[in-house]
Amino acid sequence: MEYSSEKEFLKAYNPDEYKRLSMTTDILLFSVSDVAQENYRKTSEKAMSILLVKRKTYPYKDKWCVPGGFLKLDEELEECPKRILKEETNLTDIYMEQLYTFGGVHRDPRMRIVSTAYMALIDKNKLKDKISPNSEWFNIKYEGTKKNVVLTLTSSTDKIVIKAEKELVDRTSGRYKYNISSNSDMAFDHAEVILVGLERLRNKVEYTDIVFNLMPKAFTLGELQKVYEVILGKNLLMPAFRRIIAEKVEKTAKIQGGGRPQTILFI
Amino acid sequence: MEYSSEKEFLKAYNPDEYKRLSMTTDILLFSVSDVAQENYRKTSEKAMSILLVKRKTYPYKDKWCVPGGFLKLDEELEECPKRILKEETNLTDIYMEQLYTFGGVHRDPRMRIVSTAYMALIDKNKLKDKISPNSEWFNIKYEGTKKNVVLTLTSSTDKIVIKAEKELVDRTSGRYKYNISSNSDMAFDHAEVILVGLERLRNKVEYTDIVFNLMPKAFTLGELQKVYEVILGKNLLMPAFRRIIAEKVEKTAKIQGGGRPQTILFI
DNA sequence: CTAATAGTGTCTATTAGACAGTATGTT
DNA sequence: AACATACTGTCTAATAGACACTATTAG
Repeated sequence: MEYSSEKEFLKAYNPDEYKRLSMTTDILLFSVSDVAQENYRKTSEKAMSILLVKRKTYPYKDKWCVPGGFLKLDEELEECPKRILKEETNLTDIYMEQLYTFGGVHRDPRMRIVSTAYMALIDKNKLKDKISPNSEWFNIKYEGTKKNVVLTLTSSTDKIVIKAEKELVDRTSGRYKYNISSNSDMAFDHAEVILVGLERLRNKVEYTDIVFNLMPKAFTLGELQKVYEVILGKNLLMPAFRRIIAEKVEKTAKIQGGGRPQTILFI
Repeated sequence: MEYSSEKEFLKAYNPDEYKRLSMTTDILLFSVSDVAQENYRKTSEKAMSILLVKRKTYPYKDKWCVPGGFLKLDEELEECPKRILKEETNLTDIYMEQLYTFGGVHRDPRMRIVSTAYMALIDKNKLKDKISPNSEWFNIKYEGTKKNVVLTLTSSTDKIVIKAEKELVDRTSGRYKYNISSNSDMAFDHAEVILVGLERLRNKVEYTDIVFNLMPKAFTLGELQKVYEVILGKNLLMPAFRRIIAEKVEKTAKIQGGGRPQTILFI
């Protein structure tokens, strides 16, 4: 059939001719936690943490998943994760970036659902209001070799262990795919989503300043370094770290007890 | 309603309860072209090029767009761009990576369509068979300042000029958004898609070896450098370039006319 | 005072930038 | 030979890594 104008065409267009699917967005909400420390004088150890939600309904009832929800038809794609974050944390103005779109045919047993994952970073201290009752923060322990990854997520009530094989997808770009070989209690393909998110976070930390989104308004250099170290999974030398970071923060005269007092910094 | 098992739940599940949408994938197929050169002795100048398709139907009839198509319900997300690439180039085994998912509410006038864009790199010499009749290669001229971008796409028959403002989305990560201020003849939001793709390409060139995907089996160091230069939009010093690239290629004894002969390299 | 922690100065190794020089072809 | 192009050696500047040293508190 021929149309004389775009207007004509659109008038006659029937969207129902095509089979359609549902979309969701999932959000990796990362933060840092202080890990219990025997020595009160030392800068407390840090750990990355992620917010997970316990599913109350089928599918994957009683399993843990990343917060997410269905995209509304009249909603911009980026508005969807923002809306969910608002519901979950009662905060707006959170650092957020699109991570990756997962579109496996059977990733959801109900029907075909494609999901765009977003990654968000937050300073936990901003959470005045309680987070939703069936969600919990899990501390992340990432142990990666060239070929394998073991991810251990620990909350106050539960513990999830995920094992995956890293498969090199492309030599020139060094891109990896994660094949989950063992997974206790994560719903959907969210174990993979988390692994992809952590990889992105590690990479971005090296060439951007996104770490500051995880920090409170005031913090010490030692704390900042600890956060870098826990994300990168290696120790950094203090002088080198200071050289690089010095120009990005503002030193203040304030000090804090311990051994020698630390300088407090502002972003 | 309560279900006693996941199996029970899925049996009773009706996907039609939710409003659904369509998904497409769009592919930025990049390659390099030799630019006409007055001096036959010099290594020929290079230009990035991109494959565009002229739309034969509404919407955006007679405008240019990036190749793409609807995702089938039983098709893995990554299979969709692969299928389209196969149709378009008759090649498999092309370098391809997911770029970004665009989900503006009104990006398609027909209905709500979310599209995941992929970026593919190809050596044009591999294209033995003719590409589809309504598609053409456009040479890319990218002129970017801190705040503005002018993109000029030129084929043998047409010329497209796109102007955009760069808007800083986030200070810590340095992420930008492109607001198209002027656009001749690009359909949908594909002007933005191309800008995002070029940005990704520029970034990835700096820390990966994806450029090799644009090169033929054998090429000279001068050619390789020219490709880097045209992607990065700046000239590189030969000694520094050689130092970095030397270990990634294999030198051969073969030479080629001109002034002093160039060494031919293999990947 | 000593022990414990935080922070700095400086030497060295590595990498990046610049440029003058050398090599090998065409005409 | 003269010229045009391709390639290399080497000096210098900038950056990253290592480690010994200094500073400031608690007890």
